[in-house]
Order: sequence, then structure tokens, then C-alpha cells
Amino acid sequence: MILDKNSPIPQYFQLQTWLIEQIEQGVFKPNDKIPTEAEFVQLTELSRATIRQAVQNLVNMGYLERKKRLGTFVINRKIDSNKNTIVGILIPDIRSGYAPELARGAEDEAAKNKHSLILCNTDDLFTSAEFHANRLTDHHVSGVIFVPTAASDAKNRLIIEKFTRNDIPVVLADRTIPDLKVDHITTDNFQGAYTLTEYLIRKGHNKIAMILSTLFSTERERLRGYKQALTDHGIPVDESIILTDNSPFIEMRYLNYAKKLLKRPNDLTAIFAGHDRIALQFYLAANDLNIKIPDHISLVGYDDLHFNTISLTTMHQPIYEMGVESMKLILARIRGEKKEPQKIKLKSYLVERSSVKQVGT
Amino acid sequence: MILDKNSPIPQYFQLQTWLIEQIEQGVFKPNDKIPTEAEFVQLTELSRATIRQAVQNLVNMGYLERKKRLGTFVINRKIDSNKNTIVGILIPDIRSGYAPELARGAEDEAAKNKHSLILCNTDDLFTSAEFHANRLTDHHVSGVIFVPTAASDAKNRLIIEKFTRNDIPVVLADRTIPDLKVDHITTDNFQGAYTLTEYLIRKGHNKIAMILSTLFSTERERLRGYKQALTDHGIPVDESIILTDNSPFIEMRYLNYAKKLLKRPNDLTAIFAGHDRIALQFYLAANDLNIKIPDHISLVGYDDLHFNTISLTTMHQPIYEMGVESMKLILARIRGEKKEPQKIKLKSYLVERSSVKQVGT
DNA sequence: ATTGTATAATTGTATAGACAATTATACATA
DNA sequence: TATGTATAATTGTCTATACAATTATACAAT
Repeated sequence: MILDKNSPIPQYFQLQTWLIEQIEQGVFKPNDKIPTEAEFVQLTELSRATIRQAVQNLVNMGYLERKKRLGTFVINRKIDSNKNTIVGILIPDIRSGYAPELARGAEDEAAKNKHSLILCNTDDLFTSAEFHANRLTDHHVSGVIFVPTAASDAKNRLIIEKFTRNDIPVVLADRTIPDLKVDHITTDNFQGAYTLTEYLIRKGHNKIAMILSTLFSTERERLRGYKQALTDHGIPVDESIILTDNSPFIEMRYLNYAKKLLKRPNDLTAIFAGHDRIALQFYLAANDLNIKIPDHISLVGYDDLHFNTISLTTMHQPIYEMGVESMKLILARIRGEKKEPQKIKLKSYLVERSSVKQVGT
Repeated sequence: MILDKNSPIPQYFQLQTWLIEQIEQGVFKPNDKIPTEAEFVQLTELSRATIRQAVQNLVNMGYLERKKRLGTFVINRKIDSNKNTIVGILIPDIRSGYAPELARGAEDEAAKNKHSLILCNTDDLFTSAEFHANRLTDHHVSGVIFVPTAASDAKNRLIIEKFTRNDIPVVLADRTIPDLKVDHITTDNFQGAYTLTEYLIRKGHNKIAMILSTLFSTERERLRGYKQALTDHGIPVDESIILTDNSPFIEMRYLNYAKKLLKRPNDLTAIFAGHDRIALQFYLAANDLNIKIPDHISLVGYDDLHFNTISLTTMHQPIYEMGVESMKLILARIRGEKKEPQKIKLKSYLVERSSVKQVGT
């Protein structure tokens, strides 16, 4: 016991700090009995009242638990704090794309364990994400599920650091950021795009345009998968029919792209839209131009959003499951399970509807 | 000072209880200075240590604040707790209908004030709502926005009582429950349906079917508006073309209703769907049966969901605004503004697209 | 087998007193 | 005007002590 009698730091506070250290370093483990107050009096040569003051503070802080007649024990904070945990989720916009599905998955899993989920909409903006990050830190949430924004990797890293500096674990969902020691969970966009492209090739297509936003790792991965599938099937990659955009998703912009692409006289037989909302714009554009899908041109999307009135062949992403799994991951971190950062890739599967026609032979 | 020296209740605890009472009854008001420890020693004839024990507990509980040299003061808990408040929202399902829009409105308003929103999905089930209510109470949320479930009024009342018993204010959103002293905010469904029906009548329709679920106050109000509009225009209400259902919304069921109604040989010229998701089923059914909307029959919906591919004339509900306003209401209650329960009705407006044809002259 | 009783260990409650640290205020000094 | 200093009120820290309440355990009585 190293208490400095002459230090300006109060004795009770020294003792309290020492105790916390011992607990956090695992010298006193959960459920361990710490010395009795009488023993502490002998050990420290302080009065019992002072001992009690230190111990009482730790009880209030949730480190210790007193049991009459038995002594004072270290609480298993992990189990304890595991009740009624609050987790934050940072998604672009709860109104669009897969966000509702993701939120629902996360919420269901949280609710199952009596935890709660705080919703934050970033609109894919760094400033907004930063604002919410501050708020969540103020609220002392126990963990965060973060869908990185459309901002640069560096800026997204700032957000994550904001949390980790405050000992709040983070799980990245859907999109990743390179070289970062945090858990992340994505769908296998490379494999999915590969499968989808291969499907088109099998259907006889070999002039397949791709249109996507390069802003997100997800779509860049899809582009990789698309190119790889073409290459593996001996079809040269034609950069002139790969249309990339690096600004946030705006319907009108993609509607115009779609119209341009559909009007352009070329021998395209199929279009691979980077995600379903892009595909939707193609439907609308095609409708406008009196082009029939799949009769005149085939179309595939990616996401499997619930479009009730159009019958789009697309990759179904297990978004609900992603929500569930990210919550499981973050809860494991909150419980303090220390492993290497996990990189989970969920499998997507192809949903064949009627936007692709067999061509050629 | 009434302390019972002989009571088995500890002196410090008696003092502490008495102090809380004084504070909560407003005898000691926020920012008031309470007697100094020395004064308490005189008043109570207890030792200073005992006084301190009671006061320290109240400090820990957030009732009091010590200031060296100045004394001990009552904290203004309202102002204090007004920062970083957490509000719960109970909606049917974040994935469907207007829920995302409502949640977004509420979240934006909350974020603006540095508050946070906990998301709960009830699936319109009482048991689920009850579960979440318990969870939110455990978390000590400061207020709740509640979209009543499809269960009976009595059961929804139980949920609300659960909150009010714990001094958690509640705002009802979208749907109402009769005879309840809580704030609520709805759109004016009567007026909206009246406007919509009148619109159809002006377009020459006088044989207008209505199909709806009677489970929710919203749709029952719409039915009232529909009937009133007919009556006011001298059109007799024909109960045989009013199709009601009182089970939760299931797409298949309504698809079948739609098919039956569309197949039935009658002189219907227009259909008023209780909400957009019902209208969507009519689109799908019509498509199946090769019936063109609006050429063969006109259709209106209610909600203005974001259907990208169909062009439905419908009532736009200011759902985002409803989210914002319910958050404002609940925050006002949390701040302790005591008024009569407010009943706010937001105006909807008609969005004319192309699902209604002019008939007759 | 159940119920009651004594014991002892430990925390819980309480007293009386002492000195330290902090800080608003007033006053003094540069 | 700005800065330093003394004062006094109040909370902060700490000692030494005493008895009460709680309860696991062992053992006795029924």
C-alpha cells in the first residue's frame, strides 16, 4: 500500500485511486473480496471513516458492492453495465435506401438484450456526423454503429477517433475505411458484383455498362467484382461504358445519366447499376424514352430495395442481418471481449426477377 | 425539523427524506441556499458527520450542489436535465409507411436541441409496446412519443399509464385515443378525406368505393370525411361499396380485396384507398387484371409515400412536420411547461398526379 | 427434517472534535 | 487601475471511538 501522507491529494482519494487501479488491472477481479474495513485500517493506518469514504465512492461508481457480514466485493461491471446499455447508430438518412432495414436489425437485437438504440442521421455529411458524435459522447453511449459518411477517409477517421478517445467502441457498418483497427461488417460487394456480372454473361450479355458512384467503398468493390468477372470470362473491360460519379447521390443527376446512356447509339445489351436507386432512375428514364426493360435492354441493380411496382433483378443484401450482426459485435466489445478487430463479410444472393433477357444464342 | 430519535430509520436517512420533500414541494427552491452544516447541527442535534452523510447523498442524487465558502444549494434539475435529454419514440416499424419520415422529423428537432432519440418498433403489437415501455422506463427517458398500436384503446391506455406513473410525459402521434389527458398531434384526417372525396366528385365521380382498416382512428376519421363529403354533395352513402377490415395491414389480404373489387361487375368509377399502401395493392391488382388506372377506374390514396414508379393522386400528410412538432411538444412538457393537454391537427394537402380521370360531362 | 438460538464477522450508523482548503469580500498597496 | 493580502465563512478531510444491524454458520431443540 503506497499512500503518501504528505501529499496534498486527500488520503481517501489516494486509496480510491489505488483501488480502481487494482480493479482495472485485474489484481482484484470481479467477485473477489477486497480487504475488510478493519484490515484496511491496519494496512493504511487511516481511520475507518476514511476507508469508508473511499469505499463508498467506489460503491457509488459501481466498482464495489458491500455485503453485510461478508465484506466488500468487486462488481462484475461488464455484466452490470451490460444491462440497459445505450448504443448509437450513425446512418445517412433513416428515410432512404437500406437505412430503415439496418436500423431495424440493430434495434431488434438491442431490444432482445434490453439495450437501446439512439438514432442519428448524418446525411452522409462530415459536419453532421461530427455533431452527432459529440452528442453521443456527451450522452456517454456505450458503443456506436457507424456507417461512414461520403467524406474522405481521413475525416471519417476523425469521427472514429472522437469515439475511441472516449473509450467508446465503434463498429463500421456497410462501408469500410482502410487501415483502421476497428470491427467492421460489410457485405461481400466484390463477390456479389462478380456473381451478378457472371449472371449477365451467362445470359449472353457481353457489352455491359456499369454506372456507379465512386464515393463509397461498397461501390468501388462492386466495380472491382464487375471487372474481374469480365476479365475471367475473357471479355475486355471497356472503360468507355463505365460511368462513374463522385458526388453524393442525387436522383436528377442519375436520371440524366440514364437518359444519356439509353439514348446513346451503341451496342449495349445490359446495364449494371451501382445500386437499386440508380436502377430505378433507369426505369424512369426508359419509361420516358419508351424503351422497354428487359426487351430493349437488360438491367440489374444492387441492394434489393422494396420496389413494389418494378421487377428488378438485383443482389439481395442481408441488411437486416447486418444490423443484427453489428449490434452483436458492438455489444461484445462493450462487454469487453478483447479480440483482434473483426472483419465480417456477409454473403449477398441474387434475386432473379424480370429485368434481364437472354440474348444471343 | 421532525426527526424521530427512536425510529429504526437511520437519522441521516430521515434528514435526507425530509430534505427531498422540502425540495420537491418547493419549500427549498432551485438556487436556494439550504442551512449550513453548522446550522443543521443546531437544528437537528445530530453530529456534523451525520448531516454530511445526508447532504452528500442528495448531492450524489443531483438534488444539491456544494459550494465552498458559500454553502449548499438546490440544483435547478429542470434546466440541468434539459441538456442531453433522451426521448423515446414508439412507432410500428421503422421500415414501413411514414415511420422513417416521422422518426427523421423527431430526430432532427431533438438533435437541434442536443437531445437524443431512442427508437422502438412496436409492430403495432401491444406486447411489443409494453416491452419497450418497460425498457424506456428502465432507461429513465425524459419523454416518449407514442404512435398507439393496433390494440384496443384500453390496452394503449395501459402503455401510456405505465409512462405517466413514472412521471414520463407522453405525446401521442398520428393516432389518438379518446378521453385521455395527454398531448396529441394528428393530421386532420376528416378534412383531408373530405377534400379528397370532394375532388373526386368534382371530377364527375359519384360511385366511389372506399376500402380501409377500421383499426386506427386515422382511417375511421377518413371514413367520416368521405361520408360527409358525399352527403354534402347529395350523394347517398352506399355501405355496400365500403369495404372495411379490422385486422393489421397485410399486403396479401388487401391485394385480394383489390382483385375482388376490381373484378366485381359494378358501376364503380373511383376507389378511395384508406392509405397509400392499400392503393399500391390496387395498382398491382389492376396490373394483374389488365385494368388501366385511371383509364378504366380512378384511384386515390392517402399518405403520399414515395412511390417512384406510380403516379398516385393522394393526400400529402405533413409527417416530417408531425415528427418535429411532437418532439417540440414533448420537450416543452419535459421542461415542465404546464398547460392543458394540447390537441394539434396538422393540415394535409392534395397532391394531384395522374390516377384520377375526369368522367361524365 | 425442521425450527430455533447463539456466535462472530462484517458492514451500518452515529458522535465529538480538529485542522485544511477554498474563496467571496474588503481592504491595502503599487 | 490593477494586484496583492488578510479575514472569515463554509465545506473538505481525517481521527478515534462506540454501538447497532445483518447474516452465514454451527449447533441445539423439537
